[in-house]
Amino acid sequence: VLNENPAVNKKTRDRILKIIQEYNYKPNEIARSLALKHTRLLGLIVKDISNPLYGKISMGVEQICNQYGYSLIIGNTHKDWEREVTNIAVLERRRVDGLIIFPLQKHVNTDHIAALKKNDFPFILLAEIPGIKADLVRAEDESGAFQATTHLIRSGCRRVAYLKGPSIAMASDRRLRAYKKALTNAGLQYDDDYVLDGGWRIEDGYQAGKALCKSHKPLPDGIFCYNDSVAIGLLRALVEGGKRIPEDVAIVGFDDAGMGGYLETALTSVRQPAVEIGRKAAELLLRRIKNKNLPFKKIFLKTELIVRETCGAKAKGCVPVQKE
Amino acid sequence: VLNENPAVNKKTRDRILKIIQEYNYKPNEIARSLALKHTRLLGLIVKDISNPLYGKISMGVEQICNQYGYSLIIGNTHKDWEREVTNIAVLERRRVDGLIIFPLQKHVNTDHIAALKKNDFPFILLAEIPGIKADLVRAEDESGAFQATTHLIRSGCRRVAYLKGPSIAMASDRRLRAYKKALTNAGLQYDDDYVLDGGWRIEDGYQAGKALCKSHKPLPDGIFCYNDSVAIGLLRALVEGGKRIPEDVAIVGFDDAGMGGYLETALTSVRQPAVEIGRKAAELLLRRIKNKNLPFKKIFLKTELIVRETCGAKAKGCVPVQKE
DNA sequence: CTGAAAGCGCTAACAA
DNA sequence: TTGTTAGCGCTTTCAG
Repeated sequence: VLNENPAVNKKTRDRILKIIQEYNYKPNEIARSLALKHTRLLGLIVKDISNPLYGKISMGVEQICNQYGYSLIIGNTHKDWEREVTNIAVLERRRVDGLIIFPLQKHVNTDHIAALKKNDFPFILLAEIPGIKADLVRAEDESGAFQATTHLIRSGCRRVAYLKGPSIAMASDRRLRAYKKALTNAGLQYDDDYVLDGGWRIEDGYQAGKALCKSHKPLPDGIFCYNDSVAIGLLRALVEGGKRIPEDVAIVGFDDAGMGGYLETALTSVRQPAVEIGRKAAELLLRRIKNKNLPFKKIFLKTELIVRETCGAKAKGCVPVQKE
Repeated sequence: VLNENPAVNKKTRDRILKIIQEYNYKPNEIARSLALKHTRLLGLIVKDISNPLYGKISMGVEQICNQYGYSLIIGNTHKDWEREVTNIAVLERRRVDGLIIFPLQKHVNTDHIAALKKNDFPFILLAEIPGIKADLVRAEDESGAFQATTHLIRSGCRRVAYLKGPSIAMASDRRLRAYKKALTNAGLQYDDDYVLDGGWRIEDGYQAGKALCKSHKPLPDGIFCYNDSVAIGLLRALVEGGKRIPEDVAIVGFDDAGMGGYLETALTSVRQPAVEIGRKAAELLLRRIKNKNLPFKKIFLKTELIVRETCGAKAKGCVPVQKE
């Protein structure tokens, strides 16, 4: 009756429905899951849900979950390997039907996720792991990074720097390569000293800015940042150091998931289609759950340069470069 | 063996452990839950996890969950009543052991949560619901709001406004009352026109700021805001309108969960102990799960005024008011 | 079309 | 100390 079997006639149907009402019956999904051998539960493993990028990704996943009657359980790893391992183990024992994982990527033991693969457990990666072939969805950040630094150059910057992300993030390496390429492309000299140590948190960017202000090296006149958080921290430190943004130094961030657009000097940034990443990942996972033998699929989503004020382009009438 | 029963001797124990290894056995939590009649799952219902305040609260809940071997499943309601109802229903059917709910509060049917109570289902509220007695933990925002507006007045503001939150939020009403009280206390005239329509999102604050710039009424010289998001949107709109912060208008926000401290003009704000709220709520819920007959408990956590730059106090050497 | 019975993987109570 | 069995609430299969 509950499962809308068409082979029950209206009379009994109504009768049962009334009894259900009367006794305030709530079907037990646990027992159902046990019998059915699936839970309609998905797991999402991210570093930190309070990062707006992951927040938006999770919204996308949630949308698809709602649509297909799945529930979502989120695990934060806080960039900690142990937690990644235990989080995955816990979700596996709880018999989630599949996992979406934003993994730690470099200098790290990845046996736990290799095991997932060996056991044919359905999962989607949100970032590549060296040596592991699996479904993947991520933003095509190379072109975004290229666009961003080229845009900085076109806006008149001659000493453009890159503020690095965390060392375990392959995305930071990719963006660094794209940054170099854009420099070369524009006939500018690459200079190691202009690759700045950063991180992923606002505080990391702030520290980088402080260091910059103290340095004797000529200040960069343009900085492309690993993400918006470090960009915002950097901006604040530079302002504290008496620099004017964008006149003294232009800044562009990455992600455009937070509130950068509402800063006093609105942040120019490369937008990642975060919600869409979440949606695509969830859809791909659902497909993988249905059919474990599908060939692996890699989905790359386009990024978009959102020109605002920190790059100084508006003032100078510069048009953003369209594509690599 | 798995459950660490002390009554099995080391030999068999080791033997079993080896077999477990060999077969790569993973205990099925679903079956376990069915037999045990509990799931060690908690549910958290919030409006929008990408709001940093809820992000931090969820981190607190997560901490306690980890500590006690629980998992957490989060449901976003997006301020939508239907979603609140269905989210709660879904989690109930999945047999979570308990729920932490940040509910819609006013002008809204609350039968679903009254039913929870009637069925003795363990849950904790993160905001009062009129007519429902239940466990509760929230920040003591009256005193925070009082402190904030008093601080504005002490910093020299004479036309201080309140930028309202969403109409369904009782917290906004409380803060409005505290604001009025602070005005009266300081011998200032309360003026309806200085209670501004806002909301909870950055965009709401931005709109309010735009409206303010167009108004013929004398601009307030100080604005106490429902939360940091609206404060940031407001600040941006005011800056766009050519106002100087804090010289023309001073601003103080509420929550201090996001990156307000890193704005070019760092945001003065009333800090809510968000992580602690999450922790306390989870602990209280666990206690409630263990014993359904405990008397209801209401926990109020202290707020703290974090003085930075948007209130203009630092410049004027003003010391924040300590307590109500 | 409806009712009865077996089984999903575990725990708890009991017997050996 | 160990092995056996009933039962958690559902789905599925198979008779009526």
